[in-house]
Amino acid sequence: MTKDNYSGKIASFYKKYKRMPSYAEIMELFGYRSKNAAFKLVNKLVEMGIINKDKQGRLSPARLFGELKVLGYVEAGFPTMVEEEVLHTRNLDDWLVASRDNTYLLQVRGDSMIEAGIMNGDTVIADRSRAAKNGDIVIAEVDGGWTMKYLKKTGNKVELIPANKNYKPIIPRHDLNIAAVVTSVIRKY
Amino acid sequence: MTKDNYSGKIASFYKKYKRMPSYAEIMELFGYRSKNAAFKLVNKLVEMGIINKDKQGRLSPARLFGELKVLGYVEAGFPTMVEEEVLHTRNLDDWLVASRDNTYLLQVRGDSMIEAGIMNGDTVIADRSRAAKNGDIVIAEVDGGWTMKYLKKTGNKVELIPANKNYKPIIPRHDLNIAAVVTSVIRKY
DNA sequence: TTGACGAGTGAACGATAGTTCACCTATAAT
DNA sequence: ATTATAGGTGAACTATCGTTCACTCGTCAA
Repeated sequence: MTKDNYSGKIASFYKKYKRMPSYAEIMELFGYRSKNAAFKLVNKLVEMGIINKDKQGRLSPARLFGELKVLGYVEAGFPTMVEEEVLHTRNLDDWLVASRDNTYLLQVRGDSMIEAGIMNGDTVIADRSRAAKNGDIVIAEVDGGWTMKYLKKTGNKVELIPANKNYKPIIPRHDLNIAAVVTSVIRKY
Repeated sequence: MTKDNYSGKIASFYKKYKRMPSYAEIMELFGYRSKNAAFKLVNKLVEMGIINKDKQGRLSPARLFGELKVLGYVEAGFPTMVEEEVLHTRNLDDWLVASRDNTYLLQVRGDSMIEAGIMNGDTVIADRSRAAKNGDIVIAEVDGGWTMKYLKKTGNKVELIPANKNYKPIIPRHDLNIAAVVTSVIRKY
């Protein structure tokens, strides 16, 4: 069995149960009949830097489980099997989500932001707790309807600017309620 | 202290250590002097559906910790404080990553895919294990250089098509090595 | 052939886990 | 004034945790 299979089974467990298995559970996972076999396996994975063990022996995933390998630019291509060329790793959640309780996913309908690279069907990550600055893309309620646009602040004037020349800027007549700031855009194929 | 503060401290612990705190640790976290106080708090959070407890009492995060609330379309706007309107929740990792070991992040340079909504500076998620189909966006090595383009297969002919009318399709002269299929695009502001 | 070594078995250990019980307040309702 | 009730204390219990030790069995190199 390869190294990937070893950590793979544990990674699957962690993904499923959102916690590390106990030694007894690792035993079952690999078909061992001795807890010690699991113990030795874990120590090996700790040495490899895949798993962390605190002073009291509690386990936690180190790298790898929630982290993706970040390569350079597209032009640089893919690394060889030697993984020396991996720049670093990154956890999607930590990277994209600042304040979990105030973060929402919204699906985009329409093409009013197409020139900003936001297309129909894309998903945006919106943070409700962030203050909207000039130039931010915001989710706003304006005169009764909800929309996503660039926010333009000039002095005490506020406008909502689409990123599509077929649409006109919106100048709020009555109310403007900025509910959230778009922090990321995700497109899944 | 509000409900959010309660689960918030535990969520922070989980984010930091990638495991749930023990009752002794929860005790310290909240300044209790009795494990039982922590025990009762946890039971309340279990009732609220924030934490899961298995048959042997081990804790794991239920909702909330790794999951984001998914709302409807942008036009539907933000839910009121009543959270009935949340469609469902979604874990970014589970959603975007199929096979972790074969998944890489790459940064995009250039504008050759701009009409596909992929801009300079975007990050793409690329899956190395996925078979490239006609119409997929792929990371490929062609005649010595790396590039990201649409893959067009017609019969036994293969072309790489940019999404920018200023660029010409690439017809591989010698080698074409398709290293990975782009499964997602992420733009972070 | 021998010896070193890695990998698994099986039993034991103390420490810590989650849990329970009895008790003690405050605060709010009757 | 009296009674519930929610939230905290403190001490106990047992099961399980991570760990250690002694042993066995192949495999590969010397």
